[in-house]
Amino acid sequence: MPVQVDEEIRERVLDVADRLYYSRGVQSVGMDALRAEAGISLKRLYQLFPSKESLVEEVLQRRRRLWNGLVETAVATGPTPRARLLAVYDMLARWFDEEDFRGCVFINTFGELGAVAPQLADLVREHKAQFQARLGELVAEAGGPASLASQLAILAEGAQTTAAIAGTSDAAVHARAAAATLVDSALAATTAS
Amino acid sequence: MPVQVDEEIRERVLDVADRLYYSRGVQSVGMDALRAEAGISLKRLYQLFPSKESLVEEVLQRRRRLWNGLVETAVATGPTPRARLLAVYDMLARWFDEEDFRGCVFINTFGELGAVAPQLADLVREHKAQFQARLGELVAEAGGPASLASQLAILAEGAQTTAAIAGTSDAAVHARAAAATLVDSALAATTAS
DNA sequence: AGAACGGGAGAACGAACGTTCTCCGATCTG
DNA sequence: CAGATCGGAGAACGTTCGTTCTCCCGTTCT
Repeated sequence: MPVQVDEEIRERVLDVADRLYYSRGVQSVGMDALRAEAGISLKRLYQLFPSKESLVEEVLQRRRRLWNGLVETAVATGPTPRARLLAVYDMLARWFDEEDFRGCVFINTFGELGAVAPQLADLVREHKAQFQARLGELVAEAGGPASLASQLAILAEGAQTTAAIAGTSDAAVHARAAAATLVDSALAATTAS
Repeated sequence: MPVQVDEEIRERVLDVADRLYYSRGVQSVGMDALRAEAGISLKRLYQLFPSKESLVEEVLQRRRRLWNGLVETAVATGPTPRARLLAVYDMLARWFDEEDFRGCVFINTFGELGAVAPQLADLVREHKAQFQARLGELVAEAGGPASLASQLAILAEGAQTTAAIAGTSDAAVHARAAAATLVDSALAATTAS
């Protein structure tokens, strides 16, 4: 079996795992359900991923790269620092509108396994810290204070959770409006001083 | 066995269940661990709660009453509508500082079981809707627009999640500051018009 | 005192899960 | 063609879990 094919199958398994874990939760999806949906044998599944935990970790790593890509794509569209910051919330709005949106994978996984699987909890922590650091860069470009980045991160976090639970995408609009208010308020304060 | 004693034991079981579920997640805590920690027999446990799911639901209902009490206590301390709104975030700060803080029970449970147990998901939805409605009342008292309540709810939500993942209580401070900015900005806009 | 009852301790049961093993047919190599 | 290798299908294993059942002892009521 050539390496090329192995990689394709790996990706398909990761696709399936991501979809099932996201829609039903990690603990509700057994390795056998995964095997059935991916159309491979258990033997092959375990030779591609040594354990369920490693599979979950790779799924999260993939989601992390996806999220970073979405953020950078959104940010790249903004002509000004302010627009780049707000573009993040436009990206959230588009994401929330996807029909299979069920909240942030990282938050869900943290709630489900954070207390039991420390390395997954660390991964979630790293991801959130990285996002907040990116917001910090954008805020710095805009000339705002570091506390603004924390506030904007809280808004993004809250929007995801609220959208997931309420089942509507209104949260993104409200978060975007709040973000605009906070950014303008902070920038007015710094330029005035 | 008198009813009085039954009630006491029920409360003790609910205390234990709340603590264990909150610290380790619902699915990681078996009925036998609960029985051991509560010091009762399995027979009695099942005669007090017909199933694990009903026990989880009662734990969440209790948490909901606790949360509502905390909110009302905090709100009652504020002399002005603005202070009453911001008092909610002070309450959050005190809560985050508790050493066993592990985020919002409702969010955690939603992430863990929301996709599998619809009635628990509904309970979480109701709880969050009720909180947002309460914020709406307070915002109305302050003379602010309905959208402000949504923004403040997102901030509170985000603060809880961020505090849980980051492991610090800074989020409450940032959320409070952001809330103050949003409230002042909204009230300035309405009084000016 | 003797019988009926109730609760405690924990075994038992059926299901589900993660993981490994067995069997077997297909494919490649000499 | 003979033999070795690989992977597919799924049985098997050991564990855990939710739930129920059994056995036994102490209490209570007549």
